[in-house]
Amino acid sequence: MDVNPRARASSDAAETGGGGELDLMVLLPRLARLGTAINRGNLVERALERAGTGLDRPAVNVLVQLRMADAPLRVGEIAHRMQVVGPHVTRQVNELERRLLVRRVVDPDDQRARLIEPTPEGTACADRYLKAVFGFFDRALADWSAEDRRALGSLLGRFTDDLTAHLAAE
Amino acid sequence: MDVNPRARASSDAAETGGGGELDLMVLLPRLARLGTAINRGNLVERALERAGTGLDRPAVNVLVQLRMADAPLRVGEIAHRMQVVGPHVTRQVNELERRLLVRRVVDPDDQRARLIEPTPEGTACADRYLKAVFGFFDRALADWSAEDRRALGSLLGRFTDDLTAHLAAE
DNA sequence: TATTGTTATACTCTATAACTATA
DNA sequence: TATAGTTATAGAGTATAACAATA
Repeated sequence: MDVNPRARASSDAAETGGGGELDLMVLLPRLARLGTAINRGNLVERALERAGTGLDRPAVNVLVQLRMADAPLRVGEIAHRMQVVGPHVTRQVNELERRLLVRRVVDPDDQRARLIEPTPEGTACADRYLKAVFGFFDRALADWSAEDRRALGSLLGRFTDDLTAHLAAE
Repeated sequence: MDVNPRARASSDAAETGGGGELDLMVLLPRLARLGTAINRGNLVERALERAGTGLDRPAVNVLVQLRMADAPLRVGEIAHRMQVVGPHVTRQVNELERRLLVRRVVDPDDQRARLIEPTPEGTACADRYLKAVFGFFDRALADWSAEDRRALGSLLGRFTDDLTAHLAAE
């Protein structure tokens, strides 16, 4: 494989039968650029500031999980959905509880477990944040047709599914 | 905006004229899922291990920048391309130099600057890593038609461009 | 004795500040 | 005095280990 653009066309065609490598050579750099744009563009931090939350990235993520679930969740369930370990969630919940954005309620079904429940202010905070994020993307994609948005959503969904399945399998 | 899936269909249609919010409600969670799959799936770490590099994520990223440029680069230029600050690159270069994967050469045009140049082993290391990454995606997307790959690449490119432009503008 | 969550600690990646050498 | 790079330090985000309480 030659990643030098100047040598690309001639060397890669022979690499695979179907020319799949050639498509990936375009796709992967764009994927990398997307990650950079979102992470280093401080998209989340901007939305947090615009929403006036006073929270940081991991804390608002917990709040968003609760908002999307639209129901109290256990610490372990939040960790599972965020793909992080339990202690990380505990610390975010400590901070959110201190700010009165969530409450800890003992799970009636299991005295060991705690249900994390957003307060009305917590829900409002998550909504302000989500509104800022959605608003940003909505303005960035103002020129996009409904078909293109749907096509990207559909392809992205399949891409993620296939990636996740392959990560689990390999 | 209501992020509860059960209430979604009825409440959001009235939110915007063109129904753009509705598409984003599908698109953004998939984008978030993609980020999670790639980052928490340890895709990079797997490729690093498979390539037997002994390097970590930031170090191999420097090596990949040099490989893609196919020419020696200044520390500042690498930092710019990686969207990080200078000292971060210096540290990775220190490590890469210690492992004899890059060399520091004084820039003949400016005695202050250093050109970072991969050694043959450095180039080979980057190639093994890239081959592992491309191989992974190639297998994950084995069922994809060339058209779908191209469509995703094209939409992703436009998406990133619009996002980047909007981040710079707002 | 297995599981839920917490506390304490450590690790990875990246930024900021202070400094050196050349321009 | 401005710029390229380095060194030293600090911060954000997340993991691991040891522990407590309940099952």
